[in-house]
Amino acid sequence: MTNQHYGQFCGLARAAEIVGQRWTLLILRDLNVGRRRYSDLVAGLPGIPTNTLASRLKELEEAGIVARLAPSGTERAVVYELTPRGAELGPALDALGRWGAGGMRTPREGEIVTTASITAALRVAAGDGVVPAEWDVAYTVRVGDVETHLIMRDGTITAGPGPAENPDLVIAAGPQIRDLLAGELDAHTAISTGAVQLEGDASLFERFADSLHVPYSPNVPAEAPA
Amino acid sequence: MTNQHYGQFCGLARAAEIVGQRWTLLILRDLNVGRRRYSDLVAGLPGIPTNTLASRLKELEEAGIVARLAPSGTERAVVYELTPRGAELGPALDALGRWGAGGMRTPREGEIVTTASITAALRVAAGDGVVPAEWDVAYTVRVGDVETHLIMRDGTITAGPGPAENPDLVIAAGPQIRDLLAGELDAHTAISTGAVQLEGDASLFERFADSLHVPYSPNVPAEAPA
DNA sequence: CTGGATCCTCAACGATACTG
DNA sequence: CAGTATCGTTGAGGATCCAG
Repeated sequence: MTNQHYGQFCGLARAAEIVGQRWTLLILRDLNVGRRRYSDLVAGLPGIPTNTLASRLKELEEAGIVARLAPSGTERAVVYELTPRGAELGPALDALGRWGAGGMRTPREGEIVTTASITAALRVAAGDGVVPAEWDVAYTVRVGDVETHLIMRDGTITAGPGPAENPDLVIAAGPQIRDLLAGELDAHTAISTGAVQLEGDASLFERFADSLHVPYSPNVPAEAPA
Repeated sequence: MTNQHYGQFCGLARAAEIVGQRWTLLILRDLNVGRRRYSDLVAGLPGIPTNTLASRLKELEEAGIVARLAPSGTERAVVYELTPRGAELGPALDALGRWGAGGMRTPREGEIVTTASITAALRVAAGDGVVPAEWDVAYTVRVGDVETHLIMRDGTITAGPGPAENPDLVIAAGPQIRDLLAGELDAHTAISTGAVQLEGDASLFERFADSLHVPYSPNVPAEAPA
């Protein structure tokens, strides 16, 4: 209940008192994608102890970052969502996610992807999300059994959970999609090697690959050389 | 030694495994200001247990984020600095610090400021740091007994630890400087109420106040309504 | 079935003392 | 100066149970 304090009158210290708690950053990532029920969060955060999730939600609510919406009307479940103040964390989450992705090459043993993680990755990869205004394309992006959508419309890119309604192109891939975003795997090779499978207008794949980018960072250390 | 893992192939999760550790964000903030000795870090992080600092530095070194420079030549002390990969965290630290500062009004009981916290705050407040190219001003900014400098030159703003060499203006203030940066306290009032004291060319104060900005966020919750 | 609360165990953190 | 050693305390992890 009593949060840890660093005793410094410093924005980063105040932020660290909140997001420095274990699991909190991932909870916020999931909520940043959209409102979620308690059980959705449990499902999207494999391994989180239920008491930890309950504590975090309570702390975040007290901090004014998360709102707890009691069941009402057609909704018959408790729903959590970010407050405006919580939504302001978006740029910081993106910056951290971009940095972390830079050092991320292949999955470690047992690592999974979730809807929120793919959605967040696509948003980060979209950068400022500016594309030619005349583009109007809907993609469904499938990684493992997770489906997300990415829309290029009105000059911007938006990404969200779940498939697109009428996708022009469905892109299915494994973790190798990371190499594509890093620019280490070009669109043609990705298709010819089977790293990605396409359903729909395959000519739209190139602008997908060109518009999304999260480079690898140089000098990434060996992982746990034991 | 064995870091906590979240089991997700996700940039934010990877970042959280590192910066989600207690004290790590503040250690990185201090190192982001410049290379530091072990004892500098201890001094800049009041309350950090020495074994925790040692553990964090070792973990960060193994992660390729911090470099440990053994004594050599004129240097007769161990020095820590960010690697290039560690320096890439800068934007994320800034984004987090800006968010945290938005919810920060007055210091809590016992909260202090440090050289690194003020330096980081000035950098965040400078934003993209673009000012008219013809400006060439050096400020010393003193908060409590902490001295930092801020230079506007060649169209950009830079901030660092320690006083300016030949300051055009020395600005001394308490935590109320926060209100100034938030735009809640205008330059004239700040001077007339004694919230800030100036030594030097006071006419340069206005461009300081105009160029630096970290707004308060709306809907900041009451602090611990108990 | 959702949304938690409780209990217990253990690893991580925190404070202090001490050393190469 | 730059840490390690020791030991007490806290919080996370995991399983289970309970209320609406």
